[in-house]
Amino acid sequence: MQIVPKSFYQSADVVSTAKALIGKILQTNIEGIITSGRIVETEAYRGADDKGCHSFIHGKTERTAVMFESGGVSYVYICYGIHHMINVVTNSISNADAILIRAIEPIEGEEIMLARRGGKFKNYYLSGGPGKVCQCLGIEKSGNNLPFYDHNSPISIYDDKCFNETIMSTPRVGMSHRVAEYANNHWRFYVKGNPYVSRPLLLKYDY
DNA sequence: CACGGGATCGTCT
DNA sequence: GACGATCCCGTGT
Repeated sequence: MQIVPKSFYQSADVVSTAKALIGKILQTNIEGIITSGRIVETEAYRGADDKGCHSFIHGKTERTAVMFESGGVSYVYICYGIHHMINVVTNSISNADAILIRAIEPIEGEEIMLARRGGKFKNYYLSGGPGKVCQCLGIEKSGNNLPFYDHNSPISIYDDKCFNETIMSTPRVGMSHRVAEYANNHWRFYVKGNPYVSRPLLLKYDY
C-alpha cells in the first residue's frame, strides 16, 4: 500500500478533497498497536467563509491554530467534553480548511477496536460516528498536529487503488440549527450502502 | 425506528 | 457562564 503524499492535502478545494478521501485507509500505531479502517464518511469545513467551520467562527486561537498549518496534518479536538474528533487539515498554510472523518470500516485490529469501544458492537454501532472513529483507533489529544503523509507517524493515510464504489453526498450533520447559509450544502460524503456510515440523515437520502 | 434527556469539560465570550 | 462537528440509553409506537 502506498502512503498518500503530502501534495494530496495541498488542494485549495476542500470539498473535492473530502470526496477524494473516501475509500482511503486510515491507520494508527498507538505504542505499537496497529489498527486501521477504510474511510467511508467525511465532511468538508472551509476556513474562508464557512459559518460551520471552527477556523472561520473563532479565527486563529490556541485550539484552531493547527488548522492554519500546511495541509496534511491532524486536527484533533474534544467535543462535549467527552469525545475526540479527528480532522485532516488541507490547503496551503494560513488557508484553514479541514475534513472531519466521520466513519471507518475496520480493516486491521477489529478485536482491538471492540475492546477500546468496550462492547460487542457491529457496523455503524462500532465505528460510524466521529467520536467512535477516534475511540476505535485510540486517538486522543496527543494525536493532534501529526502528519498523515509519514510512514513513521502514529497516524497515517494510505491509498487503495482498488476502491471503486459509489459516493453519495448530503448536508453536514449537526449544522441545521446554526445560522449558516452553508448548512444546506452537500459537504458530507459517504460510501453508498456501506453499513459503517453513521446513521443520522442517511435514510433520508440513501435510496 | 423516532424522540428526548443526561453525561461532561475544554474552549471561547 | 454557555455551548457544542456526540453517544448512549430509556421510553413509546
